Amino acid sequence: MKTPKPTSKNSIQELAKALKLSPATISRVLNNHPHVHTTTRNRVMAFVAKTGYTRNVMASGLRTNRTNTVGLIVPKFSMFLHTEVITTIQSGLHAHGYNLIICQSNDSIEMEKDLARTLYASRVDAVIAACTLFTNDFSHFDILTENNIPVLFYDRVPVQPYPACIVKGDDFRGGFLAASHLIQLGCKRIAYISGPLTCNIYIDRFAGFEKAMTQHKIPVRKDWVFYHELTAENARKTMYRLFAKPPFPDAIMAANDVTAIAVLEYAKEVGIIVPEDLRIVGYSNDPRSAIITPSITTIEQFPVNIGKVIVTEVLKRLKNDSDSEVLSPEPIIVPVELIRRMST
Amino acid sequence: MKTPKPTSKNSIQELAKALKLSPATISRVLNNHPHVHTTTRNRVMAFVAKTGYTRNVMASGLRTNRTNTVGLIVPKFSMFLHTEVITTIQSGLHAHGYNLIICQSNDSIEMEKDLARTLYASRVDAVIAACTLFTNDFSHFDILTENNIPVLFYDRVPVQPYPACIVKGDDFRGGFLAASHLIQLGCKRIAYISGPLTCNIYIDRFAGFEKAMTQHKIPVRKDWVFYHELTAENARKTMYRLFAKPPFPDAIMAANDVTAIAVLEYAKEVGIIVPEDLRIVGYSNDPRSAIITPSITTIEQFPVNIGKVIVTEVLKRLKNDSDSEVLSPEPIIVPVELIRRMST
DNA sequence: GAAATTTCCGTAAACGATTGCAGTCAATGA
DNA sequence: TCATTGACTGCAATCGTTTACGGAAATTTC
Repeated sequence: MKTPKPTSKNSIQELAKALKLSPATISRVLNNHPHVHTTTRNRVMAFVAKTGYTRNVMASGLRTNRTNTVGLIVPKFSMFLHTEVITTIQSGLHAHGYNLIICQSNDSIEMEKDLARTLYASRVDAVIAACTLFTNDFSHFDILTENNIPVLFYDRVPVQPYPACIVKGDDFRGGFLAASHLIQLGCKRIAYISGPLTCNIYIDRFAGFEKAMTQHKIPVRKDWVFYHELTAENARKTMYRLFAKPPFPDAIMAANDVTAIAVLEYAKEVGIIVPEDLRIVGYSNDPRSAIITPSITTIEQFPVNIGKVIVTEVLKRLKNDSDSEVLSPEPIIVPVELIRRMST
Repeated sequence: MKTPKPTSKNSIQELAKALKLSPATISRVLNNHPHVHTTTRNRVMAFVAKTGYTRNVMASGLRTNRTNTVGLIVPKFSMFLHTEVITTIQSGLHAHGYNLIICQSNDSIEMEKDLARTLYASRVDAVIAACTLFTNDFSHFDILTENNIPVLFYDRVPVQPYPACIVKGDDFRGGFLAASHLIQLGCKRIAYISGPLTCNIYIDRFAGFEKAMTQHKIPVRKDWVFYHELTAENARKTMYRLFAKPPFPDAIMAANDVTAIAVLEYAKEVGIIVPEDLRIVGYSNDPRSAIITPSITTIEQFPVNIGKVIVTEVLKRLKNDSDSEVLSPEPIIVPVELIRRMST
């Protein structure tokens, strides 16, 4: 082990020595404190600009207990919703001087626990998280909330009450819109492919679907509802089972565009005509859903809006030290819209 | 301004007091130093596990001058290549105990400069960057290299020599493969849509294209080569000009799948049959290129491989304090492959 | 049995920025 | 002329962890 290198060439004390001032004054200039003479302020500013001095975030963070850094945990970057949300959050926070540490849990609970600890160790000022498909116990976030680090969940959020801000798309309405759309087109035999019901988004989307069905007095066939991870392979297996023997469904509603795309490709392969024989609705407005032929009707979640809401909420919580101010414990619901395309 | 809260409940001194030991001993246990009695070690470990103590990264970073954090700058998360590379890097580094701060420059040089400074302020242990389309001056990374923070570039990299590790796909070969493929199919009138030539990847891809053309003694028509940002709108404009009056090209090579997709959609709209009337080749193997009808022939860059190479290179540079070891200054080239699809 | 090791642990000084407190100096008022 | 005020600046402690150094105890060696 080596000793840390001698006083770095660009510390506040170096500047102080060169300018024949005390470190305290330099610090005050850097932090825009009042009661610094304009002359010295300018002198310092000029010198800082010349030497390219940059504040050591660790030292100041240690002292002030703030890092100007926000942690973000998502299941997978590559999911379209998240790439959009992340982009929005990152630029939004950057505009306010905050950095973003982005981590991916890869849908593993162990990894998610690990990341929560690591982010706490880094003493980030806040944490934003979209959870694993299977996270139903959220106690690994306790270490953050207990230490007054605000936590915000979005998309995949706790179902039970949890002391954190929650932002989500209107999944219930999304499910409802999609199902209503199919029903209005005359579909009577609608199959539903859902993700695992451990996850709030799939619960809500399915509930919306059911609502629309019962509203129109169409029974939901148990054997036409599937719950599994929404991968392309699983979707193909489901399609195989669905079309093994009649009666065949006249529409398929998928809780996910990846699934909807796989469904469509399977249909094209086996000669089922979309939308004449089978109508398909997806969820998320993945860019691929617009490009495939026929293009797929889907639910737009407006990830940019979700990101914006998160930014304003997280900034609120970062600004006020006084936790006195009332921060709505109610989930914030971001509206969704149906985008009609050729698959219906 | 408030004073920082009194000694945090979970500091090394708290543990020391509770266990009637000195902070030094606790620290030694935590860092696996030798010369700690097994009994005390176990006692400490047990207590740490029980209380859930987590090392304050800022304090230890301040002392040791290491943060176990790597910074990453990309132009846009949403670009397929980058989402894949980032994913690989993040999980690779996490396995070795490193965090990743991911930033996006949004193809703005100002933002990129800003980010380089911020990452230096955070005293990250290394920086990985894919530059802006327009970055040709790389001096804003000097603050990092001058302070012995290793810098690695990938994809969009400096053309001039720069004291940093460089990892890139084999763009020259990619361009060459794509062009050769078209030529072998009998195409004689090949148009080329390139990104701006400020960027190494477009220079190299075009050079590969030219090489193949001259090798087969096919002249490159100046008015059939276009340089502009590779957006869908620009591609449509170019297509409009290309097909305004004969002679028409019999193939289009796009330096980018976004462009290839836009080209294909335009062709479908105006009734040009692909591949009979016009063959199309793209670059990157964007997931959309496989899904569109007809699917588009493209160049696979193996982003996962690029990510893996970056991880091993960055780890090399993080491990050895002695900069004596020879680290190849030569760019590392990751092979590419042509994927043939229906558009040719 | 004394000396020389070795093993273990505590002391204290860093790392660099921040900030309450106190001191200096000039300007002002009585 | 002296006290008072206020603007400006410096002193020094602090944040939590690491680590060189030295001391004490236990062990080995001759």
